Amino acid sequence: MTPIQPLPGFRDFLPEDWARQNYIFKKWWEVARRYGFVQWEGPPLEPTELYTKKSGPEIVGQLFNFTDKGEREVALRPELTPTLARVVASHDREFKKPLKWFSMPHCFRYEKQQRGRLREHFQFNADIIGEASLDADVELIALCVDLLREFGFSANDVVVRISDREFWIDFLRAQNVPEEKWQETLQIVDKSEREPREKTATKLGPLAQPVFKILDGEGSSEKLDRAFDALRVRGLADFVQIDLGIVRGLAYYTGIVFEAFDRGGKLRALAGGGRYDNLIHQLSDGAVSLPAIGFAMGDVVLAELINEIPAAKAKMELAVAPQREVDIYIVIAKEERRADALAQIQSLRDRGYRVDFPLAPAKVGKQFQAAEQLGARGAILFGDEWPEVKVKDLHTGEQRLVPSEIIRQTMEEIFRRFVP
RNA sequence: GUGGCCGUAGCUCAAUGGUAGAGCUCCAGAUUGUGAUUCUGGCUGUUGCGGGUUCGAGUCCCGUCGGCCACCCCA
Repeated sequence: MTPIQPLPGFRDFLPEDWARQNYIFKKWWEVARRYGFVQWEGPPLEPTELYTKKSGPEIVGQLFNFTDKGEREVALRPELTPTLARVVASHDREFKKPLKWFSMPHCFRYEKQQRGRLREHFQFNADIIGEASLDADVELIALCVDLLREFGFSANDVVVRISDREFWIDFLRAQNVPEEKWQETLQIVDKSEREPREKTATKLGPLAQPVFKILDGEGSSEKLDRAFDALRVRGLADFVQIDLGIVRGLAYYTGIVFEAFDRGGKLRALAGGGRYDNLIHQLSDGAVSLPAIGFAMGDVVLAELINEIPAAKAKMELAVAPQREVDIYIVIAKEERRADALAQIQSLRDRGYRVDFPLAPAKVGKQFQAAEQLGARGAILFGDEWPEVKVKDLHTGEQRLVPSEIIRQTMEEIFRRFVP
């Protein structure tokens, strides 16, 4: 019989894996809070219509969707933005603007998996709603850069490339491109970086030469220059670069768009986002109109890059190690002392120590081995010495006999000595 | 969704078509109650699954499932 495996593209997180995942969550949370963002959450399952309304029926092919027992067409969320637009539209009056909200949703898509792209992933999502000024764009891009810095990436490791949809719309208009061809043309531009020029030129036809001029750096955008200056003022210029070749695939972007990449260019985008001033209006059937800008950073590519950049990896491992350690291991040398040991275990745990002990009788040697393996700083041995116990400092190997009443004070001494 | 490559123990990998192995991990021991190293012993496989060719298949062929890569798409 073949054992049941996880579904393709879905992950099991063993304790070590989840400790690393927690590290990512914690960094996301800390940096977002540093920027004054507040956390929110929405349902992982939504009406399929929420997504088709925005992107058309073609999107269903990429959705993890099904019909529920109430005959509702539903889909696991592929992204958070439509949910955000819905939530914001229906609670429009309850909050002062601008909103600075972030979330760490579990997202899903029904696509063949590859490196850096599974059927399930977590992503960090941050949005500023109700502020149309460029300062909001800059604030959000700065947040993106600082997230990357917080993970231990330098300007030599990552870059955030910034572009502007508005620039391209102006261009298309000036070239008399009919509006129904805009999206198609933008997608060709988006892809141009990953295919030969000749192929792109064929697709673009008469537009090829003017587009190539822009991609080769001859286009200029006063808006992007201002954004870049504002990021330079913040000291983040090394991490960002204006690049009109970025347009992003999604149709709903209306202004600044940006994507973060590894400098080596080996991986998929680490993060991406942009301004979507019309989406809330559109999804709320015109009930609410709010300018907005947001971006998302996925955990899968991020984790791959962390593993490739030694400084980032070392930082993660250092943070992850304590997640599996305990402070004190209780050695029960004589089973008749188990009840006394448990009373002390409870007392130490109440005090906030991480304490573990053998659930079943075991040889003393095994117990010390377990203490070592769990990274305990101290061990307390309960045995024939009762009502005294042996307190051992597992770093120095030094041990002494102390009355059971003063175990806590003794542990505090040991910990004071080793926690600077 | 299309195409190419791959699939052997928990992990990393061996095995000219001729009896499926090693290292690591894990478990148990090495005289009474102390962490490392070492030593000894032990467990684990319908070779992803199902067919076919053959005296004989881990090996060759077909299918299927899973993984990797490219395409498609990109939230």
